[in-house]
Amino acid sequence: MKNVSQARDRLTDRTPREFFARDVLSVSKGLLGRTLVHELDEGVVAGRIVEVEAYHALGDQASHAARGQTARNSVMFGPPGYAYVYFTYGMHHCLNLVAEPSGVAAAVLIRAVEPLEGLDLMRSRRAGATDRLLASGPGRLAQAFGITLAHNGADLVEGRLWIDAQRQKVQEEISVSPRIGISAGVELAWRFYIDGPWVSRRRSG
DNA sequence: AGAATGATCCTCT
DNA sequence: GAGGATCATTCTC
Repeated sequence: MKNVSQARDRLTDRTPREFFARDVLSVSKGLLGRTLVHELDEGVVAGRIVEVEAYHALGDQASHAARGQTARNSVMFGPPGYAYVYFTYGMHHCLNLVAEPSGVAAAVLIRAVEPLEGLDLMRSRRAGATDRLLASGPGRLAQAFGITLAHNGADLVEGRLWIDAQRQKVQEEISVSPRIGISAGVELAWRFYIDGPWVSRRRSG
């Protein structure tokens, strides 16, 4: 498959761990425009990150880590550059990338990507969805990319799931808003996105 | 364009 | 037991 091998060649430049070791807001904004890549047995899926949210244990009541370490959120307390995946509402998985140094619990929720590679694979995993809704929303994205609890704690620097280091030029301005689906912590404008057809929610108006 | 609702099960109190 | 960093569908303007 020529396209797949070309995709591999082009997407093997991994974002290093130092990128994730910075403050979670910088990591969040720095992820916009980069490509999320997952090597599945069936092929490669990849997409340009267009929507993220930051979560931090300190001063952020919306974070899973706000009330201390538990079995579920323990990956958030570990070193940066690992995947924190949780299962919610009885059917959805959500992918986060751990940020900040070890001991500081913080992560970036990947909420939406623009599909770039492996479109047919995503379509088969998201039967019935239009292309615009393939990976627009954290649950949809996880389904399209085949992310499950088995990926909790996965190393983004070594494994089959990573962020390509190449950053597509972010021509659009980065939009900022409160985070979605939370009750506490609404005062923090920690959702960052490149407005367009691929985000989970367009700007109201 | 919003609001409401059911699905469905892991995690924490 | 209760609730949840959601989604798809069905309502009510």
